[in-house]
Amino acid sequence: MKVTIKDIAAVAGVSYSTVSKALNNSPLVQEKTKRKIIKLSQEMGYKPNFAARSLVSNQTMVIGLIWPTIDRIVLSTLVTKISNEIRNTDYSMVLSVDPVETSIETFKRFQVDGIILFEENISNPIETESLPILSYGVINDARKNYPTIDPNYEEAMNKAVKYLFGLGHTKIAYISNLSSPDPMQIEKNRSFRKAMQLHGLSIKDEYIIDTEGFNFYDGYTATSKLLNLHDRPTAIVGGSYDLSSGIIRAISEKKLSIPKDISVISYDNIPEMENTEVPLTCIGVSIDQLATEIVHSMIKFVENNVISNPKQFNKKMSPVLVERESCGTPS
Amino acid sequence: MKVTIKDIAAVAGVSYSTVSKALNNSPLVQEKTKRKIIKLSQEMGYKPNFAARSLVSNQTMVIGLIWPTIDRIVLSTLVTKISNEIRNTDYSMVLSVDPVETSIETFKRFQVDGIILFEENISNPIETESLPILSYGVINDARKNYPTIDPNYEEAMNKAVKYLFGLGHTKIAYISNLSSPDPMQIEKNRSFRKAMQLHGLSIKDEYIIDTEGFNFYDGYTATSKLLNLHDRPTAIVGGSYDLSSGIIRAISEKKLSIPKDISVISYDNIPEMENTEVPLTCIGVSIDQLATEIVHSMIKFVENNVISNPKQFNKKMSPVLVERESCGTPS
DNA sequence: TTGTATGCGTTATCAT
DNA sequence: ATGATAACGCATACAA
Repeated sequence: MKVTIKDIAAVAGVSYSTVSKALNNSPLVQEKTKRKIIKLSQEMGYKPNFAARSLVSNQTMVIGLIWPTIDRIVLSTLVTKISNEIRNTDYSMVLSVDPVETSIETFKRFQVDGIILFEENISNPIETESLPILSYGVINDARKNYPTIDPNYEEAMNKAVKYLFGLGHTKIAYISNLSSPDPMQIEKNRSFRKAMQLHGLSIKDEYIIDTEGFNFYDGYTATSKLLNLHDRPTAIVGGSYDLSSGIIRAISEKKLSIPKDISVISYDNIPEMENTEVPLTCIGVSIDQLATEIVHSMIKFVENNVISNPKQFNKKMSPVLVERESCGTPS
Repeated sequence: MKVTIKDIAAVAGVSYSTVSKALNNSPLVQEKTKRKIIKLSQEMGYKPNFAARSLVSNQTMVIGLIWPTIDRIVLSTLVTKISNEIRNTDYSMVLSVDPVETSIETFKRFQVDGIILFEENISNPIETESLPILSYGVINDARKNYPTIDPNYEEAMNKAVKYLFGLGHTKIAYISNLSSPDPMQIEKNRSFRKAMQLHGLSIKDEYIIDTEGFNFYDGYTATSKLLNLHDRPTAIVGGSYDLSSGIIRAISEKKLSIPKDISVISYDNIPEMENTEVPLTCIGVSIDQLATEIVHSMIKFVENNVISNPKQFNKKMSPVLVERESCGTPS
């Protein structure tokens, strides 16, 4: 049978309310008794009853993460980081891979204290109804009444183009998933064009390539197509880590060298960028920072139980450019 | 404020125990009152309190799935299927991407009713300690004291080789991740060799290629290497769906045709096999069946609350061969 | 068929 | 500093 605080109380010869206080490290109980009780509880293998605790405290100390599209590498990295980050707090994280609406239902039944939501693959804003929801996405939709953490694609693409331009590049190509209905992808693509304009650079249609997906091979095919052009670009901006190995592979198969013949910079700032065939210069909010911000904003939001004005938790992040070995001056 | 059964009782003019019974569809309450109460509860937006319910019933109706390596496509498909399957039951599923030990801790605190575990990437058997654990893996380790659902690699590989042999192939190659420490991969690879021996076929060392990973490109590289051989095989057995697009791609780049020049059969029986460049003949337990079996065994195990003799839930599945267009007689 | 009373394990509010 | 007790929301044995 499970051991409860009453069992401990019986053995310790105190009342169970004292045990409760001791276990919660209340100052209202003597150090001596406290230590005795704690020691006893360990010996007896006491595990607090989650249901009972949340019944009385009205919170579960669990935050739910909804992840309906478990296929992109970058996202799985983010999920892992978030999971680790939450493990460092008093909260636990739990994942649902069901569709957003279903997941929210489940999480409500579960009475999680808050929900983290990726805006990838979700087009309509969600109805929150009293449960703290925080999204990772783009701050733009006035209809949303929940806060969002925004990786700031505009600044990222701007920095990328500025960097390339500074090195002397003007013939800059962009390889990304342009056919995705995903609001985050759309914003990313839009931001590239805007950055080019800002630098007074013309955008050749043939330099904008749609990968139509996020697999290695999508990046490979797109890049091969690009390199078959008579007038090749001198630099490529890649839209995602998921595409980058394919991009690099296509270049090296054409016997071109990075960065001597062609420079490559990729969106997504994750450590794995170091480990591609050529260590990639990349741009984006560091994934660790992203994870940290997401979970701490979430927790602040949850604990600031006043749910009025959720937008105060909106946050635009600062992308950084990590220089490695894939960019140089055009030849 | 939240609405409870007491609120409903007050409005309905009955006692709250009647409401409880009605909501649980007890036969001890009149159809008429039942309907009235149910209708009322919907109108009032009643949501049962999960904590209270599980406090009294001693069960959460939640089963936890541990998935520490969120990167392989096939597995994400399986996870999704399992999630869907559980959605059809009274249970909910919740995922953890933490390391196995940590996940079990979390799930225990959570008091999930059962845990599903993938044996990918786990080498030592887990200590179960009173909580129903079901694994997806290989039935072989006597130290395990929890049941496992086994995809039966031996029969799968045997059927694959038999099929190819029946078509007239004798020069059969095998492309898979041979360097993985994963017990499931090891068993799969062992099974191929055994199947070859069983059919009296010799195994040329050059025909066994290690992909050293599960990415598209791993399959591509391995196959390219294979096709550079003077004495090419007439058939290839691929070890995983994750590898198969790479295999196909490498073949078509050599201007070889499937199945005219070379036959390909791949392990993993998922519908996506239909959608590769050449629809792939494949072998394996259908992923739907797998998911169904896993969740129903899990639930049976959970509800059969006697935890003695867990091995009774061990189950070896029956892999099937799905003929599509990638295999033919050797030219 | 319906209502009353009790208990699940915990925290929190009172007394002592 | 410690103990008694109510309360959380629900299910259920028992009483009516």
